[in-house]
Amino acid sequence: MPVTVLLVDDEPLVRAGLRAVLEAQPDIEVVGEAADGAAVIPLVRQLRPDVVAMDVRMPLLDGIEATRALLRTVDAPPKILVVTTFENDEYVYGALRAGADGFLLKRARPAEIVHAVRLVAEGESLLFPASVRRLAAEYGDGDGNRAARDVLERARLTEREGEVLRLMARGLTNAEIAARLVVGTETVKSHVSAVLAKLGARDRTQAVIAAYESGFVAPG
Amino acid sequence: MPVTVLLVDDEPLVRAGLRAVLEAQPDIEVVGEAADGAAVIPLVRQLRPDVVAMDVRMPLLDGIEATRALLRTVDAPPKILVVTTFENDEYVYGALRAGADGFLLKRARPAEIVHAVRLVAEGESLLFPASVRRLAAEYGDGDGNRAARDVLERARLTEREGEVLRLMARGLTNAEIAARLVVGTETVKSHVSAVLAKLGARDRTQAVIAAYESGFVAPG
DNA sequence: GAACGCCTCCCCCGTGCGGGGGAGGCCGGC
DNA sequence: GCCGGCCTCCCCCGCACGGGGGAGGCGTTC
Repeated sequence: MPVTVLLVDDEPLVRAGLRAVLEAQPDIEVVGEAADGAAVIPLVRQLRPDVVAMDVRMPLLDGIEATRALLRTVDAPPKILVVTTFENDEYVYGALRAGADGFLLKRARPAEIVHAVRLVAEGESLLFPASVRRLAAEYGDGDGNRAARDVLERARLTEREGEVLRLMARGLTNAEIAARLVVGTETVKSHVSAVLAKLGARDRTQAVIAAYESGFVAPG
Repeated sequence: MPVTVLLVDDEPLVRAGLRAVLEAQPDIEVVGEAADGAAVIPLVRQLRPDVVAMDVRMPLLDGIEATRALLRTVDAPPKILVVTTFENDEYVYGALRAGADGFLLKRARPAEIVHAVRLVAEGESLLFPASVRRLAAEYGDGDGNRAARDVLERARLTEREGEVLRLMARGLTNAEIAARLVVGTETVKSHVSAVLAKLGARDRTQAVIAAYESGFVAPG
């Protein structure tokens, strides 16, 4: 049985594009479309898609609210793949934290789009922007610091937040980080919360994973 | 001011070797020696070393108990560097969890020994065996699965524990791992605890770090 | 001067996490 | 047969963590 997908985007062109890309796959079926977040819940109840490809910025009800509403009101909710134009759209992080399962750039190549849909359908999650994830590869053998700095900038981490993330990625607790930076634990908590929000991470473990995956910290 | 070190090992030969290696450094000073764990606490009170290089297997009081006792009874305790002959000595994990700051193989090269002492003195921690950390590099471009399997074997992770660690390294919570593996959360907790113990990790974050550092999971 | 971003610290609160125990079922080896 | 390893599940418990707020100081920018 194919993976069923509901497309939610206010631009018909985008819906058509996604439909064309996804329908080209024998194992993926687009079962419906919606032009705004408000229409999503009844459609999901009716069509019971496996995956909802959801734009973030939409009239009436945006992708964040729609995601939250879906997860709150629907039994066995579909997987939610957040679609956006801009990497590091702050709204994306909001949606991920609202419970979305994955992240997809509109400019992604068709193969990536298909891959993303299959992944979230299987229950895997695309925790954070693929763009960030691949930054290390882009600068690959070049300047490592450049890559790290870039990840930091694109994620809009402040210098302090970057320090904190680095220490988190060394396995330190908030109290230990506080001692190391000679500040209060409440301060560290603030920074940690900011890091989690900006990386779309749910907890420090996911943040550390993001740090490794993005090349912000490197093994060895 | 130099880093001061207290050597604790029941074999005079090992103590002599460590002393020779460390004294060769201008910034490291060996301030004392002990032949068993029972002698450590009074010596530490008297000498107040920065670092205690502590054997694990010793008569009277082993390294684990000595570490525990030190941290419990001494104010501003020294950093503790656990020294052992065998990688994956179960005792080592016990010592690390008792609060030791680092891990050192007796067969390590002099430069590595010096490096380890300096690191723990600075407050950094060597979370898990360097041997494990470098396994990925050893098999580097070769068989990735081989490396992962090997890490798994050397850490003596069972198959199930390996599965759990992999899911931890994807950022899943215990409940999510339980759902994925179709078992109870209590079961997952058991596996997680086993993984933490075997990796010498304090929490899941450190375990995930270990997974990345060892090459058990790879970025990208 | 006002506005903004950043760093700092504070409160309350729920809960996921991890420690420390134990225990039963299953299977393979001795 | 018995034993040991592994997987499974259970209890209690304390605490670090993270969410949700707010707030003051400080430097830069406009």
